[in-house]
Amino acid sequence: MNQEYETRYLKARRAVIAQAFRDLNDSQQQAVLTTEGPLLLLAGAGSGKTTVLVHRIANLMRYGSASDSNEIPDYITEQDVETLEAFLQSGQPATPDIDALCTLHPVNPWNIIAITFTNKAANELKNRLERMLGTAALDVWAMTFHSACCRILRREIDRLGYDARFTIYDTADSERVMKDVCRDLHIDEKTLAPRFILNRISKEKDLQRGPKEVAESAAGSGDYRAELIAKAYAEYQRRLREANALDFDDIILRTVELLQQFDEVREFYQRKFRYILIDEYQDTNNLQYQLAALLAGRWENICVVGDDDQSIYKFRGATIDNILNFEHQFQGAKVIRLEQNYRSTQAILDAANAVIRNNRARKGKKLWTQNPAGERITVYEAMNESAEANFVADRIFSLRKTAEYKDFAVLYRTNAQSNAIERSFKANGIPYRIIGGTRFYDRLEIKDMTAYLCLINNRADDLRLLRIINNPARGIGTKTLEMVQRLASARGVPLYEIISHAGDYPALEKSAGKLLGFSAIIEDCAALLQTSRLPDFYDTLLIKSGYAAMLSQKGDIDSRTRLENIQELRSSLVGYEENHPEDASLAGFLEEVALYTDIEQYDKDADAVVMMTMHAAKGLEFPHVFLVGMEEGLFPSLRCIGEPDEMEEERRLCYVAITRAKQTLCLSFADQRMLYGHTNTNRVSRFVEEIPPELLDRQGMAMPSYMNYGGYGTSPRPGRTENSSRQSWSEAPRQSAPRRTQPPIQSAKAAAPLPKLQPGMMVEHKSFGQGMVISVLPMGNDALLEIAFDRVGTKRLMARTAMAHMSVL
DNA sequence: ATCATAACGCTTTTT
DNA sequence: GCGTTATGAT
Repeated sequence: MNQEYETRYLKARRAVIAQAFRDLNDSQQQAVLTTEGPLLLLAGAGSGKTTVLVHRIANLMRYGSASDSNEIPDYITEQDVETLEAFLQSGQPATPDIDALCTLHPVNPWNIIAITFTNKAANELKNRLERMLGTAALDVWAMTFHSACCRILRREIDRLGYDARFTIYDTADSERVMKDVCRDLHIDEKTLAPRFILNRISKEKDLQRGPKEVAESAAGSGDYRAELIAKAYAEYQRRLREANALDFDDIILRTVELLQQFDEVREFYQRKFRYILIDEYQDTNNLQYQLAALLAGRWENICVVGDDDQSIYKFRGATIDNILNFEHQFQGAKVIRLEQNYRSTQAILDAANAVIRNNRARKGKKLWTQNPAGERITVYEAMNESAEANFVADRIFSLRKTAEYKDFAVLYRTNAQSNAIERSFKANGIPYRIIGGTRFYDRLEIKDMTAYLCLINNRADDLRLLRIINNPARGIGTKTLEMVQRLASARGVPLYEIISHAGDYPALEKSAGKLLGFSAIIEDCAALLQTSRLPDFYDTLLIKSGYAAMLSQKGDIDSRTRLENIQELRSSLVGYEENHPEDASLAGFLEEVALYTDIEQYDKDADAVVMMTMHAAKGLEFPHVFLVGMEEGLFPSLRCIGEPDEMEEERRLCYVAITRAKQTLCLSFADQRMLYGHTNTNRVSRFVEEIPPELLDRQGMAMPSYMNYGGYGTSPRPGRTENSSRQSWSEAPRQSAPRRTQPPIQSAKAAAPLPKLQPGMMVEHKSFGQGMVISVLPMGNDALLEIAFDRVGTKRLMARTAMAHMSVL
């Protein structure tokens, strides 16, 4: 082929590939077609970055490096070039024949790794890949940093002297270990909190400094605390290794060590991962950068996606430097900005841009959209936090003409703020669910049952053994255990080793029977693993351990939920087995449990308002968003005031929160707020003031209050009403699932005067159904009603709020 | 071993 | 103000 044809071929090839991705905008397309070499994608909020990631992988698998290379396969003829050009003229969709002419070294799915931070993001990626590319996409490594590392470790960690069936310790487990370490080393928890030590260890691990290095630098410093921390670090690490356990940091750290120390391991994975994609790059820490750099060492085809304006996890070791330095760390890196937003209205984007503009440490980026201007942003000033909560409830009712409950999200800075909102939602019959707080796998009974599973999987797991050896009670007391511990540490073996041979030790004469009984339970169940399926094995464990029996004997409501929860754990075992038909194993399941946090997907479809922290909302979007508690001292939090760097992180959090909204955004604050038992008076948040006034629609206290409530009354008085309502809404058990079948609640409240309610009257509430008024207690210009509903029992409601959703029969 | 009382915290927390 | 946890008494 002559040069002219070669040029024409390359041009046509690029055009064909670009046509396959014509649904994307120009910069998105560039991001998909730039396959070779390091690439930094600065992807603003709502700019379709997941779409880009998915299409990028599709391009790699379908066309290989063709869109970004001048290499021409030998077999291409002049005839082929003309075929391609004719095809481009025709405007037809591509056929396999055409694609074949445009493909260059197509990439096998198993040569691609896409790393995310959350399981949620990884799952979404997997699903979208499968939808687009079919089952071939399942061979792409689309997973979190931690699960990718675990997968590598299970194959290679024996080189570091660990057993491949290592256990994962979560934060709570680590804390338990550190507490024990502190006790044994006589470290006073008040001068040096275990949490603080763990934090420091985490930082050291991020810098790849082991106990030795830390001890050396502490030794010279004369810093007593630093020396203690070094000692605690060494002991902590010793115990983890003894128990064949890794904490979250170790999972990454050990992988990095393997790749650094063993040439053949590094070469294997470098060769394997020809293309590397990393999401949320602004949230990576040093260790994760090291990992990425090691994996990308051979091909340097590394594409990272991030947004410096959305970096909100610095407090956990994430360093924005990774994104700011990317171009230095990877020579010849290209940068592509994705700035078109497909999510929000212009007003919302303007507000977000106005806020983030006040930060100095930025790469600089301005979001724009073709979406309509939308409504102005509502700012509501409430008297106190319950008035704020009632306002949110009211606004949800009035927007419900055009939206479902699940279209709303209430975001707050701290979990503690959810209480006031929750109370108001319960009182108004608004279904809701709270994301965050206690995770399923953090519950007592689940931790107990997984402790059994962990011990069966890894007999060296002393931590889990101590948790369950006398739970349920087996008459194995502290004295016996002390003796076992002494014997074990003298011999340098795990506790279980002593327990399973209790008969050999005269010192354990009295309790040998009980100890052997325990080890018999473990061994019997473990034997079952060879022959039975996991759920059946679990059923036996429930019986043999006596755990289920213990709960059903108690019989109170609490124990009932616990029984249900341990059954729920069985369901996850069944689910796990279904997802891993080839390689289901106890170790694999436990890994999933340890690394898996979101159970949100459980009732994703439930029509309920979502409540969560602003941090948890990252990556999500909702038509209508409330940001509550927009007050100085709360958001931005007190600790950031006077700390410029932390204030910038706080502002980024605000930016993240604002950009979650698609259609409407409502900011609210309270003049007085009760939090942690104190009432505070706060000024409105600076973030609200940073938004140009013309974008805002101010409501609430600033104007006479009768204007806000359809022509009557004021909002409830602070203090009294709130106190009187506090004790009344306790009937719903905590963490109860939201009502699934909620009767539709219509329209806003009518602007009618308060009808005179009297005990004995029958009412119909739109959420609670029929009920009888039991008592009416006047309160300021409102009243507290006590109503016995047929379906949901007795509730106390404030008349003014309740009458909007209720009629007298 | 089990219950009661005191004491302590209390941003955010993808893993 | 509230919920969890550590410690001591029975």
